[in-house]
Amino acid sequence: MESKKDLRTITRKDIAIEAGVTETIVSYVINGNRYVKEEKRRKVEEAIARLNYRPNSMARALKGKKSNHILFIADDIKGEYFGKLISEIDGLAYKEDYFITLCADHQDEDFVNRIYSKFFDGIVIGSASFPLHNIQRLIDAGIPIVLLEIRDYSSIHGVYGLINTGLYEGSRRVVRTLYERGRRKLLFLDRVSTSGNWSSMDDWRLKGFTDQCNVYRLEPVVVSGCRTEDELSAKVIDLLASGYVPDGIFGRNDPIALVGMQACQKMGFNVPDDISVIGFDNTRLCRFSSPTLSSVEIEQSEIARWVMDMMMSLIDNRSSFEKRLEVYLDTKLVMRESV
Amino acid sequence: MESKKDLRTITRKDIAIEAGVTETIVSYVINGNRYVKEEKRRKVEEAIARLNYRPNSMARALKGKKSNHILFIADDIKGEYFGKLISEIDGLAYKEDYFITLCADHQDEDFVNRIYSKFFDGIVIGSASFPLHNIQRLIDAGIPIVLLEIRDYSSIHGVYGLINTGLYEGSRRVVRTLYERGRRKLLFLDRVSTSGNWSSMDDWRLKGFTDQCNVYRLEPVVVSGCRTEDELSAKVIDLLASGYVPDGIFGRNDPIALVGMQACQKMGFNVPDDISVIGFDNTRLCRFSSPTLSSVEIEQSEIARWVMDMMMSLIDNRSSFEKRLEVYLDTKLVMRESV
DNA sequence: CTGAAAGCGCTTACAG
DNA sequence: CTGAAAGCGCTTACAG
Repeated sequence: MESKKDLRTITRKDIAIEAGVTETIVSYVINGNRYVKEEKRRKVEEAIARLNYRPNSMARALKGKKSNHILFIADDIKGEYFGKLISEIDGLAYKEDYFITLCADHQDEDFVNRIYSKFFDGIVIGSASFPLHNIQRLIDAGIPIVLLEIRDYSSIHGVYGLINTGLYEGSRRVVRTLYERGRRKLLFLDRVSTSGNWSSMDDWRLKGFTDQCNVYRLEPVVVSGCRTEDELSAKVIDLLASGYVPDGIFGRNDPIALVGMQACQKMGFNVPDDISVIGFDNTRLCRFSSPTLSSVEIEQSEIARWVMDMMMSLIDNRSSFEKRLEVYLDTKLVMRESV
Repeated sequence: MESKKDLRTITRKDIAIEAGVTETIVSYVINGNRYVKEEKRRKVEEAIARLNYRPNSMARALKGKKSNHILFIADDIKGEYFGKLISEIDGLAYKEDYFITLCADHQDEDFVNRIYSKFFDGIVIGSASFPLHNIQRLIDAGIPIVLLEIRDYSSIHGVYGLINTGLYEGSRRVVRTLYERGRRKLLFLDRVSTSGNWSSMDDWRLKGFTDQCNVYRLEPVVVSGCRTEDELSAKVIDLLASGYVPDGIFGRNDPIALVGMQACQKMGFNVPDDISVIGFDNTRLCRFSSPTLSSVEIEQSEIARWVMDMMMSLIDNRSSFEKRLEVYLDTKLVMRESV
């Protein structure tokens, strides 16, 4: 229990003294990049264990080593979707000795500058609203970047990781499914946002929906631009009252879909008899609503695995890659009572 | 656009050259801790703006300055509750130029060692399962710590921040409310956990529930030890089938409460006529279930505000405090159809 | 008012 | 096989 003294102050020198060797030796033992006589190595390892020593990661990073920190930029930390994903990534990162720093997608220009402080070995961007030119800037600066393809990133060039989470195909499948059930008047409910951050056509969900509707020559309606769920609900009710009654609703995420569903129910329509409803993300909400909600499920743990996989590759061998790394993942449509 | 070159390589020296002054001057301008002649100061500031310079935070931290990183340890990153909280904290932290690193509560002893690497200016512990002796170790090591009082921390001594989130009082109020509605046979549903991480009596929700039941001389039942929601559901159904029918159910969190509610409904009981159900956290689930779920709401943004408040105080003036900082927050019982 | 210099805790090229 | 020394990008006590 002599480790009772401030552990933060134990340094290379302490270990060197404790083990009776040079600091150099300690370094090489820790980094394992030079042969060290067996006995010395043992002494050093014992000293490290005895003093509970951990190298100061800031100092290591200063010397060009990794900081072992990865930044994850999200635009909706609150959502259950990101919670799960972060949780999975955290688990994998921990095994690789990495920490995940989480950050909302702040819109001011200074944000990118702050990221440059050499603190992060890599950055995962899981935000639909992070400006493209800033992403390009980070990539050009040589920082390992992994993008979750929430929107169209085809204009980004250079070496980076791209994870296509299947949003586009998943959204098309929703339309196909509704169509096969005889649904022809489809309604898309966009997310609500107090900061005016609504979907445009480079959003994969909206694009997938629209494209597949076009294939069937349907004329879908899109409700967007709402700031709150209450506003969205009111808009849907207005729509129904005005005589436009969809027979299929696709919500950009589960809560949105449920807001739509409840609005329909309030207006006296039956789900699914009159109107089918499908959500996105397959959160726990789906199990507890009535009727239970069908929803598109994204493979969280697959995504997490690929995020760390690509990130590690990029951090370790970025220069050896000539173009971006890509992976295409699948989604699954989980059917419940609402269709 | 000369900033097109790798921004990460711009350093004090570059600024000094660009501005035609010494590195020392640059440093003092940046830190604002020495008078610098107006003209030089201006030149330095211009150079910084022109080159888009950001001090290397690792180097600063090495010299004893802050790292501007705070670690948040949570035991349930997935939950909507933490998502909201983290999101609020992130917003406040960003304004103070801080990053929040998020980490699950890993149980191995090495975890604490990793935290020691001098990387974090402070640590927020929002986990019910982080070992007490490790918390004490971190506090003794002089690291600013803020605890979210999810369980009893009265044995922890030294200087730290303690945020009582009102779980205990909130849980008692649930019991009072149920009692006032004539409910006498109360059932507490504990969280599910695959890692055997169930509540004991130092968990404030369970303790609040139990204590208040004792006040009324009720004999409550507690269902705990389930690994999955399905297992919990089965257990409740067994209980009902065996003849024990509660008239009030308190779920440790909303999904748990809903699992209980659905089990009751499946067995033919009416909520709220036969059985009242109350959850905890007031997540979105409450609005979408039927009947809608009453739930205890914790003041997320108040907590976030206090977390950052205390953390900043501790980081800046830890030594000036003689004992722990404390704050008691209130909860609110949001009544809906389920009671 | 200001600069040269030491040093934070590391890593590793260089010279034995 | 191993050590002394330079240097990563900073900060600030010290000496003008």
